[in-house]
Amino acid sequence: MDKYQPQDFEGTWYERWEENNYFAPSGNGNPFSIAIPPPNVTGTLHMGHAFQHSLVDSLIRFRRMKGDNTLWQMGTDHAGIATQLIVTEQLAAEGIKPSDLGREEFLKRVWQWKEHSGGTISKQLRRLGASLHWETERFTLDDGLSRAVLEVFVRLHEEGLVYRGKRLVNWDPVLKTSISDLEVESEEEQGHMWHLRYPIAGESNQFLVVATTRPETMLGDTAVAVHPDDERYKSLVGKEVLLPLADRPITIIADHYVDREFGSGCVKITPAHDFNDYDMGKRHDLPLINIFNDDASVNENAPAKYQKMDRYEARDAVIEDLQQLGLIEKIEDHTLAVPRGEKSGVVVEPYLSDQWFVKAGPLAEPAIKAVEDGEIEFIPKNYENTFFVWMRNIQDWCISRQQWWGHRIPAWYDESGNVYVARNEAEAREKHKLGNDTVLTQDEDVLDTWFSSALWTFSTLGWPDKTPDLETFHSTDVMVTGHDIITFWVSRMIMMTLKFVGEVPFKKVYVTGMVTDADGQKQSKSKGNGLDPLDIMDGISLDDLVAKRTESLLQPRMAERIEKNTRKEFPDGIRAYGTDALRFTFYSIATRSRTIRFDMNRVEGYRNFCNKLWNAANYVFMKTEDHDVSNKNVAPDVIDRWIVAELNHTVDVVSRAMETFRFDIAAKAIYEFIWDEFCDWYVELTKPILNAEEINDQVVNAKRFTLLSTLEQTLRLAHPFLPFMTEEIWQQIPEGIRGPGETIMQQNYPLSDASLIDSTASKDVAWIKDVVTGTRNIRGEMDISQGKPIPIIFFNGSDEDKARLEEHQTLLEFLIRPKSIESRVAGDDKPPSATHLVGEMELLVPLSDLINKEAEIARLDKEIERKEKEKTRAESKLGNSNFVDKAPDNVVQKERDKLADIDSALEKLKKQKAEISGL
RNA sequence: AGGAGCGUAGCUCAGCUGGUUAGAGCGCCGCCUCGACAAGGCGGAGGUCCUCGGUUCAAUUCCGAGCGUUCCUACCA
Repeated sequence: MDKYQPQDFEGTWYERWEENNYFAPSGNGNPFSIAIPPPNVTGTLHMGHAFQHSLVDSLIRFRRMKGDNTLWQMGTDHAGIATQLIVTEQLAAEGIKPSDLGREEFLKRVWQWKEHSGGTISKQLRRLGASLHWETERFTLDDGLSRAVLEVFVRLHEEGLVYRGKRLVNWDPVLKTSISDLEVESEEEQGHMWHLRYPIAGESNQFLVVATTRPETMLGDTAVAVHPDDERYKSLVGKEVLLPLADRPITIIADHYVDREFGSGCVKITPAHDFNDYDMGKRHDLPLINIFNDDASVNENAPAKYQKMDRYEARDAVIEDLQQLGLIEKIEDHTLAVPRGEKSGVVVEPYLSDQWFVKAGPLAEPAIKAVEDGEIEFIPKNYENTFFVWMRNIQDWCISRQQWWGHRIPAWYDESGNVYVARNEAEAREKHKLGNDTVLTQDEDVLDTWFSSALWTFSTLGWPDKTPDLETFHSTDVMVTGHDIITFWVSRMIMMTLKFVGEVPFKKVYVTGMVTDADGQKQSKSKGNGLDPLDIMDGISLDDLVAKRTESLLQPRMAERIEKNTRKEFPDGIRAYGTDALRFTFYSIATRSRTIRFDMNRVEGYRNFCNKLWNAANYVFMKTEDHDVSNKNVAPDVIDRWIVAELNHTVDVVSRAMETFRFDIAAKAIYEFIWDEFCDWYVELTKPILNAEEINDQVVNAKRFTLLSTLEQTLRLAHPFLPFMTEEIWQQIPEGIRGPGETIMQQNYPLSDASLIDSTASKDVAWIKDVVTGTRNIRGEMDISQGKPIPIIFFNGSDEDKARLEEHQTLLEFLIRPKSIESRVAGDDKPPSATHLVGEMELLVPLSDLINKEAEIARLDKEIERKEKEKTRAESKLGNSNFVDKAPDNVVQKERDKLADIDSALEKLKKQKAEISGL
């Protein structure tokens, strides 16, 4: 075998798996299904995706090997706003506006774009090794899913759960569409607080002072509010102020919403441009004056002077004019949370418009109940609170978007503006008995992408038809997703699926932590701290990484800082670590923590681990090639029985960890078994036998058999986590050991077997390890190199110790490289020595010019001190009558045994020290 | 403001239903080119488990308060 170079085999194995259709459900066994959270067609794989999909792939591969009928359903969503934005930008580069093309032509362009560029994410998923069922891949805008969307919309409308209304919604003035609350991100920014004087009508030189962070909205004010119990203003309630610039009288109202302590205690009320004011406007029946066009320029409802100005131009003009009039009391610096559209980054405007909504309340109730009753279980459980809080305060969901790319709303209007909802125009006419003379035009808007995503688990399986797939694979078993998606998507899937399928979309929701950069910062394009998982698998030069992070930034001024940070963090770029190493890193960091700092050092560590396994396999093949590796019914020796038991134990730990989604525990168990037990001990322990020629072939072949079969089982055990290298190595295992299968993917997962537990073997090996480590410790601390042979005396050992020495002498000689090993008993000559205790037995390395007397005394002192500390603790516990009376007997007994052991050890150590000191 | 999480070795993190000599990886310090592996081997150092209380025979672990930190939700105009 060559050096470990993952890029040599990772790509080709994936192709072969896919060509051979290994990802398809087997058709046998218990159904186990997971629906992929649909990535955007526009999207590229980020670290969060790579993380989550790695976890899912291990679950899927684990279950497939367990014999389940396994489906990992692939699909993407159309990402309405994001995709339309990208294509619009491309057209802009050609000097074309979407309106030049018209709806039909524009959509053709989007589809073209999707065919050409939509596949990035699929390539990345393949590179990650994701064993998705590609053959049934779905897309939210394909015919089947569109049919499901229509069906759901129409049925909800028939039940009054979808309605149309004029409401204040979050409006993106660049994209010119409504967006949902969840697509708005508020960040604190520096701004100002302007204190404005509003003249009181009929009272010269009397003013009410209002404070605002958005002075331009004053043009749409329809009231000023004070607290009803505020003595300062009580007498003014019901009177009017004269709104400056607009020269309109507006009333002074009283409302408990007003905070008397804040600012002047007076608030300007602009019901058409603020959510709180909107509510207050409803309570007081205030008029709504909308002063903006859909691009946030000032409209004809404002004084002529400001019309057509952009909102920020208007702000400057308003301030200047008020200043001229002496109506600015003061201007203060102020930090405020500015809401920005997630996609465009522009400040979002509360905007009055006609929209479609889902009435969420009635749908939420069964969803809450499903989680309360445990039909759906969140892991970790505390995320259920997030879900409950959101669901119990759920607001109606604005589902219409003023876009072209998406599911067009199935509603038609006649010339008088009456609305007809149906699956198509013909049905609308039939349903409402409309003749052909009635002109119908379809609603121009499309549905929120999440509306179609909410139907994901069942629409992908063929609903509304009752397909065999739907029957077999729904409800799905697990949904793996980030906590930020619980409200967006998870909750909506639960609502819609219960409503239309009558069962939960999934039985378990595994909520992953969020992958951040090394400083705990959320990774984002704008911060330039994001990592592309492909760059970790395939490597990237520093310059390319810098270029990638600084291209097409929304805020180009960040480029310099991003470059500096990148050059500092990755001075040599990123090396190609391979998929297996990256995946193993993901499993290892998949703890219950909410944020997960991604540390490149760990990837390197796990790449080294892959290298270790690779080289161990190399050793196994070297030692077994061209030999008869059949078992020949020779009983395995104690070392072989030990490694089999260790492997068995690991299988047990890993299997249990997978049942509880503890990927970190599974990864740790595999890592420790392979490196600490198999490589560090077992492989070493095979060497004296496999290197020695005089031992009879049967024994050697038994050893070869265990070596190979243990490796083979280990590969199967690790395959869900390290899919590529395990396949590559497994293919080289002789068929006599691995069986005739074509791929490790379809082999059985190892089962743990209690009968393989072997306490004799584990005690024997523990003894060997103790003897070897003790000697190495003396060597290490005395700076005696491995090459220099030293004499060893086993002093005063039990019969068992003697038997073990006899049985394992060859092994010990190989591992310790002594000049000699001999057993002596009390009464025999006992030279002054460096000492290590193995239970009751003393392991002695006689003093010589190699061993420094002072160094040995220091070593003994350290050990004595350690034991004394333990002794003190044990004694104080046992000296406490409460402990002895109240603690369980086994705990007390354990403490007594411990104390006895310490005492015996201390006695020997002190005696040794005295003997040496006396020299 | 409300809610949630986190605080364990220099760094990144495990430690389940209380009893362990409190662990791992990386980093650090010694030694080692011995035929699987220097992307390695062997040995070692390093911790008031944030602070203060409480429950308990016993607290890193359970409870309360405080400090620090992160996130979510709602925002006072």
